[in-house]
Amino acid sequence: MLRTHTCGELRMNHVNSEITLCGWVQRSREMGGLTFIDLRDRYGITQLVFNQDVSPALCSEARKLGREFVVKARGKVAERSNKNPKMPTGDVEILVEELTVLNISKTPPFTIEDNTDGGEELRMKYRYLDLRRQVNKKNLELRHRLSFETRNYLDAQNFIDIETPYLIKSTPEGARDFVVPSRMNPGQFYALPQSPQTFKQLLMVAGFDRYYQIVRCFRDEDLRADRQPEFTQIDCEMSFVTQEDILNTFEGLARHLFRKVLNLETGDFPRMSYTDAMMLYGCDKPDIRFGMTFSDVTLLMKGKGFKVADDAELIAGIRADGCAEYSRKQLDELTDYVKRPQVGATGLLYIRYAADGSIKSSVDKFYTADDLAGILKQCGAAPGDLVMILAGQTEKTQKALCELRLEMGRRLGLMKAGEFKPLWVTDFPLLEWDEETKRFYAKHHPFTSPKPEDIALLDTDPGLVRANAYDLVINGVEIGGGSIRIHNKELQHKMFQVLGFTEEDAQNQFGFLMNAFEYGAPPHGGIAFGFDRWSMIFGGGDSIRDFIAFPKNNSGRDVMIDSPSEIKEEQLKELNIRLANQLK
RNA sequence: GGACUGGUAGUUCAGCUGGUUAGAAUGCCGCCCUGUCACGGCGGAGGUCGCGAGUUCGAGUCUCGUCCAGUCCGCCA
Repeated sequence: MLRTHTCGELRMNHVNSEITLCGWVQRSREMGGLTFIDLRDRYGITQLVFNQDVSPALCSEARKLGREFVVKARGKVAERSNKNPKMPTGDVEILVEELTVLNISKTPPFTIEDNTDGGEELRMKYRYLDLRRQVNKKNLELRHRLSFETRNYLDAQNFIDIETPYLIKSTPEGARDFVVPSRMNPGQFYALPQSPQTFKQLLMVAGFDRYYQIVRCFRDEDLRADRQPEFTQIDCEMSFVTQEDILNTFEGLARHLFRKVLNLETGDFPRMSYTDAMMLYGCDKPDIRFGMTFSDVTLLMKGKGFKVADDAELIAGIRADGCAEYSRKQLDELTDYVKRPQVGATGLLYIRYAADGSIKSSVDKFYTADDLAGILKQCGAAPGDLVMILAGQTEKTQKALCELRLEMGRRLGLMKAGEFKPLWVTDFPLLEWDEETKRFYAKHHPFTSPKPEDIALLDTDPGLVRANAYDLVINGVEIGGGSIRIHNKELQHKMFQVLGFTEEDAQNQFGFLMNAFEYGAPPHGGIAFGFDRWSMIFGGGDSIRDFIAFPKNNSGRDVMIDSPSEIKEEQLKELNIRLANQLK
């Protein structure tokens, strides 16, 4: 090693030791005859001192160092006369006796500091410089801890890590596939896996009754702050289990991670049915760090001659405690908020229940004092509270009220950083009706088993069938989800039938799985967690990009290596591909 | 596919109802400074106002188009 210590470890007990450090020049401060240099590596920062009186030659060498020069310094650890309590190494400094420049550096385009002056785009272009910043290093270290502890826990539970292929087969269900041309099979393509779903089920058939993998998945869909085209899952599957076994095993994983990585003890995770989540929070991934649940006031508001209410399928409200004194301006802001196209409400009704007991609403024209009192009671309002109500089509109203609730949560500071409220959401519907194509789609995936008591409904009312499917939600973020799978060939056939697959389609796309199921498939089920999201939640971030070493931007581009990019004509030819714009 | 926000010095931003030589901070360079640690002081360099049209006597500023970035909706079994 070129060094004897790191820049983060020297303390008072090292005073007088001869040491050698290597690192990057964070910053230098020149005081005339004295030069201070902050030397940084992965572990911290240590101050080097050069004294004009002691060694003029060394001092003038030190003055030539620029930011981010890579330097080796040999010298003696000394107690500082002026200590810096803000730094872990702030009690000591290095009296440098020998200085070697290991490499020079151009001035970086932004400052390598926690509060950098660099914008997102620039930092992504120079990601290797961005990653020198403490905040990013911390995030990647956290990610490493999570991955390490996940493996620890699962290994202790007898899970084994088995790799599955990346070059697989494209299927039309679900997300859009990334596709890879096959040179050896002209005109044919592999697809990159959206998840190892079918392979892990085949591993169950093979008898590996506890499998896991921390694995890359690929989906060619539009991106978000919490979505990347390639992302990492903790993918797990178990045989001979009930839903209860899976929830317990992976609640155990979550608790283990909370304990080992964040040093937090979390009690039993609450559970909520999908139906309740929709009724109380208007979405399937509620943030339960705060209440403000929905109250259904449909029956109380209909039939009083107020057209908006009379035409509505659902009228529901939320109660903001102590907000009765919200100004007209604040209420207008909230109205504008819910009317944004992304939220989609047509308007916002409110009832102020003033501290003195008086009631004032935006719909006084249509409702008597008794009517309003009834609504307030339904919402559990006390004097001083504000009730906000949305009306309309059920799904739209739920979604908009859900957004409004979250907005109020933000405004009132109810989503506290550092507080974690995990939740299991269970009993998801098996199928989802699509208006456009006039058919059912699997809400989770086509191998999800229906609840046994609902199987009869597959023939009569498929939309009502509930699945043995579950999601883990933390603070309103969907961290993972899974299901008990179908292991019975007939039921799987039935499922494909309901999904509108012909026998041929099913055979063509999933024949390998159906065939496997004919050779003694064990009952099995599993779950997959979004590892990037989990890192983000634990790290208190709001973008998974900050927890991925080399992420892609909003349009799926890597601005550092500038990909995707065009390929040479010869490459295309070799792959038997002609571009559409060459056909013109 | 759609909505919104932004693009001005290396960087982060300001720049009003269109009007003289486009500013600040920071970074960079030079000089001074022996206990700094966001050191300090003095001086200096640094601009295709994303790009292209248009309106106008005159455009960083207004209009249209376009590109890029970000947030969101659709999408993401």
